[in-house]
Amino acid sequence: MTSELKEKIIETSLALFEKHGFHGVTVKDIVEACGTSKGGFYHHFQSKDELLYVIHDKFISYVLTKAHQAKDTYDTPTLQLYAIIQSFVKVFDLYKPHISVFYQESLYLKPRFDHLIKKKRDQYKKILFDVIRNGQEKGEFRKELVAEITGMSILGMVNWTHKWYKRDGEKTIEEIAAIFADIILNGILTEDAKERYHPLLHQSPVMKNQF
Amino acid sequence: MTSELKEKIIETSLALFEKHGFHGVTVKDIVEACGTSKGGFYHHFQSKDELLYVIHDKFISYVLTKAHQAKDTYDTPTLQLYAIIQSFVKVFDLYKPHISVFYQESLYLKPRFDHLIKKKRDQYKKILFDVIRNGQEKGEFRKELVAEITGMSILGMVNWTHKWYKRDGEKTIEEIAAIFADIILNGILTEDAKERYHPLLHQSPVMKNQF
DNA sequence: GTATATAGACCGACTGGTTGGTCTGTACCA
DNA sequence: TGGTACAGACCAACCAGTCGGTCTATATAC
Repeated sequence: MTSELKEKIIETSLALFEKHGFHGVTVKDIVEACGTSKGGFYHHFQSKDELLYVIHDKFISYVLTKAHQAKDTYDTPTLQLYAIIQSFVKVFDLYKPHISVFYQESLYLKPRFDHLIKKKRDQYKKILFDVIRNGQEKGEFRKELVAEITGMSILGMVNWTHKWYKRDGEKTIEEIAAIFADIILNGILTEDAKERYHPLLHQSPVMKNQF
Repeated sequence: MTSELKEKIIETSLALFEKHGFHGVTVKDIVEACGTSKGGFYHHFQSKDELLYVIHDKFISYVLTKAHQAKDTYDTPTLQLYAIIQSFVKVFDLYKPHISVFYQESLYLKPRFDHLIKKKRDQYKKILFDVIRNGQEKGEFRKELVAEITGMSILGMVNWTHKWYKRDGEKTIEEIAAIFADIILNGILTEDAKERYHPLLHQSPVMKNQF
């Protein structure tokens, strides 16, 4: 049923979008890369937007199905959550280009500014990774967690905040910070360190407002 | 030193970008909303790109400074990390519009597709939140962690993967998934549940490849 | 105190190139 | 014969950035 050309358009555009972002690729670019024409494109898609929708649907449908399966297969929340995380992470392996189109910063600044921005971000990452590695060396953080992945999980967890945080929401930013810190520290501290830093681990207001 | 108009342009464009995304706002839109002109705009900025850079620099400089402060102020990695997380989260309160410009999906699909996409994403969130709430009711997950925030922290942590995951990287997707699950489960499980689900908590390969 | 010079802030019509989408035509197939 | 799949010339709208010019304020000269 699904035409060969349609699949080829999706595949080709995916590669282009991943490189140059959705706004950095024109319909002309896509059809040229496919060896087809505007007519061919618009025969299969109502608009450039519909192409994007189709791409999104591929991976979102996958994780949704897997999440349902997880709930049906296991009968305790822990196992269900574990399975959901498994499939959720897996989707990045299966559909990375699809997902990149959506979450990638599709800004594509001129090299000069792009470079300046990247530099400061790298500095920040370095500090974070250093602290984590140092914590592992000193025996405060569990060594079996790869420092870089731990660091990235923190960056992701916190950066995602912009999607849902509202100033006049139910929780203050300090409470949110405390919960994040709670989850992360409980997640990565060694048993020894947990005892030592006990007050930090349960949303204590000890350091509240210090930063 | 900094001109009044320049500040006004930044402020106004921020509001527009937050609503319509960087690509959804033209320089004309900005100058009209400011009551200024193209000339006024290009007198203060070399390009639309430079405006974006200025916006980025505001918040990245803030977190960078705070991270340095954290390292200087505290002398153990745990306290340093705690302080870094505090300031990192806080920046979303101080500079949310700035950050949104960068991480927001600036795609702005036509309403029809936008709606379809949102629906499936909401379904996914619902499943995740349900599992977490259920886990709290059954005593497997710590009740003091707000379910919605916990859910969002998982979504963020995993979604961020697209930024750094490489198929031919050092770690397989299964290993990455195991580390994520490890951090999260150690972060949110009750002591009771941790004992019960012990094999899951330390990157055991028990369920590997099941999803 | 007044005329002149200079600089910086700002104006807005205009341009050159681009882009999503349309439309007519054609080749092929049932 | 009619319908589907595709080709590609064409168009109208758009948009970042330009450029000649104005207006105001301050400095300098006399």
